Amino acid sequence: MITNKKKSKKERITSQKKIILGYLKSAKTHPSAEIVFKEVRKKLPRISLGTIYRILKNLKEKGEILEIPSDISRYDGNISAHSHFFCQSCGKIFDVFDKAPILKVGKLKVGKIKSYQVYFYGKCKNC
Amino acid sequence: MITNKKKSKKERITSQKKIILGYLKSAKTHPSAEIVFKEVRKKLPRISLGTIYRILKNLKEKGEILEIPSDISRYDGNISAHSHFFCQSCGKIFDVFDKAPILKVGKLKVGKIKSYQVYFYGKCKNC
DNA sequence: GTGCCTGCAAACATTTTGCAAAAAC
DNA sequence: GTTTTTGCAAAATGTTTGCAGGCAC
Repeated sequence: MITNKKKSKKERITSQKKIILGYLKSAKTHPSAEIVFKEVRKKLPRISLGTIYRILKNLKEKGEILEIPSDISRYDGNISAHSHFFCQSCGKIFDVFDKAPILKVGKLKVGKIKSYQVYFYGKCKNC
Repeated sequence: MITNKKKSKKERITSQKKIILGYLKSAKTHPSAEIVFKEVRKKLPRISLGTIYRILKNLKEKGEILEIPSDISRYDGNISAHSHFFCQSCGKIFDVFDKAPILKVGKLKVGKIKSYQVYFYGKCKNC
């Protein structure tokens, strides 16, 4: 007899997770994994880049942070409704709260929408 | 005296460029560089992956194709106004012509918008 | 013929993974 | 004590690049 005993593995709260999430929530920039590594290492000097990647992936899957895909992924601890502006001159990413289209999240012909993202591209004020 | 003699290098039309662009214009999927390589190699057996990447970058910069960033970049030969739906179950990308928000492209507080993209995430009809 | 473009292979950057030791519970 | 997580290093992946020969013009 095969019992479908699901070994529900319990997730643990570690200082690494707390500090990475805390850093992302406070960061106003949209740091890459490498930047998160450099910053978090100030508090946890022995942390490794592999751990950074593992925790970022974990937080993303739980929906606590956002991944902004690009040639180098960047991360956003602000999960409230807003969009992003990429400056094509300096490469910086800015938050956009105005003009963020609030779309009715629902059904499309192709499937059911769970979330969406809007990205703007252009030239920022400083460039 | 420094003369700003700009050596305007003239771009050449090669069979590689024509065939890659032709393939992307006809493709209904959103192929990765690897897929483009496999498909284009049917017509040009000696083409290399490096050339694929170089030409994709070139076409993107000229605005003839679109790059859809992700862990693996994918390319779209259709540059008319539409958005994309990512199925989080099967990984497929679908074109979305309905519900694509037509935003007034103009100025934001942070800078001037040149273009924008909308990405939907969810579960497709088949999954 | 000149100069841009390609094929090839090596280099590069980012991200993932296997494993033993450490930490959380 | 058990099980998850970490640090470390090595591997895997996707993409870029240098160079000599080839091709477009």
